[in-house]
Amino acid sequence: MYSTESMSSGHLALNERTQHLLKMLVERYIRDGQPVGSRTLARDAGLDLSPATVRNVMADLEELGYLRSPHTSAGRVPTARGYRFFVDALLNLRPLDDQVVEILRQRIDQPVQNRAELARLVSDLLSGVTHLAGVVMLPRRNVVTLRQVEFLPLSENRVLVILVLNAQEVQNRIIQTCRPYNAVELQQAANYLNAQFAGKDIRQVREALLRDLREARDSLDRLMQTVIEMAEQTFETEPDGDDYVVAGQTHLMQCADLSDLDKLRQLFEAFNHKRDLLHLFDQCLHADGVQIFIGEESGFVVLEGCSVVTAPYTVEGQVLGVLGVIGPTRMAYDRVIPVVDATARLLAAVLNTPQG
Amino acid sequence: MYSTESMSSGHLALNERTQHLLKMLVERYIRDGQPVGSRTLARDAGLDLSPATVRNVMADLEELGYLRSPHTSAGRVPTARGYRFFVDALLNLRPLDDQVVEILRQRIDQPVQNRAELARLVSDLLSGVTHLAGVVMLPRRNVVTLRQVEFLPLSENRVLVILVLNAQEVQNRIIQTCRPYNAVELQQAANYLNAQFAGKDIRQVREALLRDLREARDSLDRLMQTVIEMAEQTFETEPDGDDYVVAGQTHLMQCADLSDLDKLRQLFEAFNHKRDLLHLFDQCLHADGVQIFIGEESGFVVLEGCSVVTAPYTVEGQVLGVLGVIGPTRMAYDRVIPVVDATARLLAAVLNTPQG
DNA sequence: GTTTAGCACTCTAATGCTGGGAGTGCTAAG
DNA sequence: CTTAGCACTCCCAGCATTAGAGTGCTAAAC
Repeated sequence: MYSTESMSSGHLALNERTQHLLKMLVERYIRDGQPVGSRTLARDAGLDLSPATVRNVMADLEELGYLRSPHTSAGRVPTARGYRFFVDALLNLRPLDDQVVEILRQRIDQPVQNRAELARLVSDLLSGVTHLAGVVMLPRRNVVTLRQVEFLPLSENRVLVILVLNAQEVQNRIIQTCRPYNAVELQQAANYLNAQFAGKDIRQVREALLRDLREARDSLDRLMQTVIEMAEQTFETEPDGDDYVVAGQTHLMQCADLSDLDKLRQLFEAFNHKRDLLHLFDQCLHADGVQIFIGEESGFVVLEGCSVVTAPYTVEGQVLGVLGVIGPTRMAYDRVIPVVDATARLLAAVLNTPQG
Repeated sequence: MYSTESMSSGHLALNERTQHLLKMLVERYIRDGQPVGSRTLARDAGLDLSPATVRNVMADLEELGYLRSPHTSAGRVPTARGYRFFVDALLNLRPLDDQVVEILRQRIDQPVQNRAELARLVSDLLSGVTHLAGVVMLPRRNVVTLRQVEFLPLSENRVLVILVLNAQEVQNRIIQTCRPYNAVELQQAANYLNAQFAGKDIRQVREALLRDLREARDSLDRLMQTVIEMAEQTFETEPDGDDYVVAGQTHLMQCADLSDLDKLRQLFEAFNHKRDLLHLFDQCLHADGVQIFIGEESGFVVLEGCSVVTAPYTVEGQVLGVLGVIGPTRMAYDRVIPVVDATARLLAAVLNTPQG
């Protein structure tokens, strides 16, 4: 099922009634977005308590840091800590309707040209279903297996390299060569590389080649010279690493909570300067199941007032990437969490089904 | 020099002084963003006129539709029509400093992997320099010249096609085949296609192939069969058409003019649902020089309150695409126009210099 | 000991009123 | 044609007022 990161400090024991009231309060606040007062809560809780009693409980909860008042006479709202407890201990998740899952599956399982397009598709989906910003981080490609390499002469000193990596990823790059190579030489070089290294990790390829180069610097025949020059440039720069795709940022503009224009701007800037967010998502790579960051728990100031719900997705048992949503702290966790979870599973399923 | 679209209706003759006052007013409003009153304008204009006189002139200009008052006693602001006249007849452009141009050139003339990356680079640049949203529309590829085609067998029934198009564009696509082909067959097919069609327009290729197919349906030898099946799938779908890249949308959040959250949201949505904007940019393709759309002149409701400044860029004399910026109507046209113009020229220059 | 009712208190948000400032339009004089 | 003067309009900021919501505390009830 879903596992949510529980804080290391643990939560103090709260008696049943207090927990129930806290739960009601958070749910209510998530629904309405208004601070919840003692009268309202007393009425809603279904516990047949007077507002005064509820007030006492709320005062305790405030003391403990789960709630706060925006000002003296304005009900209470959950703090980050309150949300955390809610998510960890109080939330009951409604698993998704099978029908809904089926719809998600169909929308994910569509033919795409490349992983970026798939990521776009899935983040659109997430954003559409949750009305939050959907994020899909593309696979960190720690393990890049070379399947095939080909060289095509383009002009005098330019060679097009085609790398087929992993399952079905294709990459092009154009390299400059010191001297012109003809098609036959290139073909031979490619043959050699494919024979030697297909199925190996790309870094191993690089290292192996460097070793060979050192060993046999002078005694190289013409073929090997070609191979080495090609290979050096081909594997020189890491294939440009991981990246992510965001969709539905505009949903964030609708959340009353985030309507401070300047904060919103910073948030959008953050989406563009990908680095920082990547770092956050990195942390989720090796957790399993849904993870939830509330407010600044992410250690990322711009996300004050936002929560991030993520889940990693796996291919052949290996965690490949992370997807999730970003929205106001006051989001409908009971819906969002199952959606993120299901989407991750479905994406994994699609990626695990070799098509073709 | 720069040419700006002049309205078909033409502008009524305004005497020199009136024009000068209008110019001053627009410039002032662009600077401060505050409605300009008669006193201020009288002081600024350097014409030694009393506020009362200025008032009369302003009243005339309002009558003619160049100005309007937000409310009874609050100075005047330019209308779309006012901006139009300003841009067409009053604006004196400061050509860019050579140094600035040099900086732009350096930032544009960088090695990139593909046209999308180049577009991103340039739109970032535009957005950075103007503090507006930069837009670069990628080439409409009416003329796609096939330079080279290669086939790589991937698995049983899947073949990777590499198309080298135009100058140095590379495209991959993976096709499903009816029966397995081995490397030799594919090589032969590629050789045939390259020999026959390299340098031809991709549509011609398609047509020629279809003709051949019809002519010789039965008498096909094995090579031709391979060629035909490959080619059919390869050239089946048009390479996915044009597209564009936007950068620096967040700048729009800073313009006080566009701070209505909901309007801003719609604008951002528009950036995502590319269709509409594409249509707008299409119109600019065949104009030469800088074009300016003010407010709803674009025929695009979401752009109310926004202006769009564009310029096409050409390669080998052929218009390939359009770039520009989108920002509040109240933008510094005298700076923005030269920047857009220069950027288009520089981009063209880069694209015209075959590197390698 | 827990729960409750009552009450005084606080704070917000909405409302209405006020005066000052900025700017206009009009008119009549220069 | 230009200008000074003046009445007028409108916005805005500040202030007081009010109603409403919610709190904390205390003392009584269970």
